[in-house]
Amino acid sequence: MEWPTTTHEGVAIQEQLRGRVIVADEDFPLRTVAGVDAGFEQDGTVARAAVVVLSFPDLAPVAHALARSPALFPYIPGFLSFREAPAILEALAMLDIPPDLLICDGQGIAHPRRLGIASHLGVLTGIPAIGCAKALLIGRHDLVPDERGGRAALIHRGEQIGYVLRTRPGVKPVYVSPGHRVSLDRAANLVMSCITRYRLPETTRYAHNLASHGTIPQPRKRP
DNA sequence: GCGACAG
DNA sequence: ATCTTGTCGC
Repeated sequence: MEWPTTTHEGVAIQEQLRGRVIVADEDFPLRTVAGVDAGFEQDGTVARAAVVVLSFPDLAPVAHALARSPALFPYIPGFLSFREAPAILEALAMLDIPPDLLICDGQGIAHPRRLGIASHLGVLTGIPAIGCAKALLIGRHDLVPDERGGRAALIHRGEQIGYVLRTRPGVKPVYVSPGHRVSLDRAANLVMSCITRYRLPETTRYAHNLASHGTIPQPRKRP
């Protein structure tokens, strides 16, 4: 697989792959959900990608993989996948069995050319994917109800591209959008299914911890 | 031309 | 993303 060197080449690849993105509620087995994330070392020249597979809907870790590889593309809003996807694909390839669903730390179709990292990874792997970002890239939305599950449609150029979702009362919302093979509503509902007692889904939390601390935290002891 | 701008 | 201590609030 070839990766771009310039944003110009990047745009061409994104416009080419966007035609393969499927935004619809497809039928697929859902026994495992994977969180994917990336971290960096050496002044951002080396990427560390982590994938943690959880059973669904139990959300118990069942497998994981960690990959390190040189980061060849700089971080430029709108081109995140060219910086992180190479390492993430390596980590995914290390798994014995591919997960049924990917929840990525970034946007899905809520992207200028409708190909955020979740959609990009979804198309390249064929695995259903969802984008769950901590911040807005594009789009506008109304106020989000301050209650668990509260949501507001994310709109861009007159079309809905995702949901701004309040996973817990009193916290900043997350930006959820379909990556591949899932609908707008199912994307938001699935993210909520991965929420326990924190702002971010367990998938993202596990992957982030593995990528940055190299560890998989233990589930909280239930009172 | 002036802002906005995932991680 | 990453560099870093204490601090505010439930």
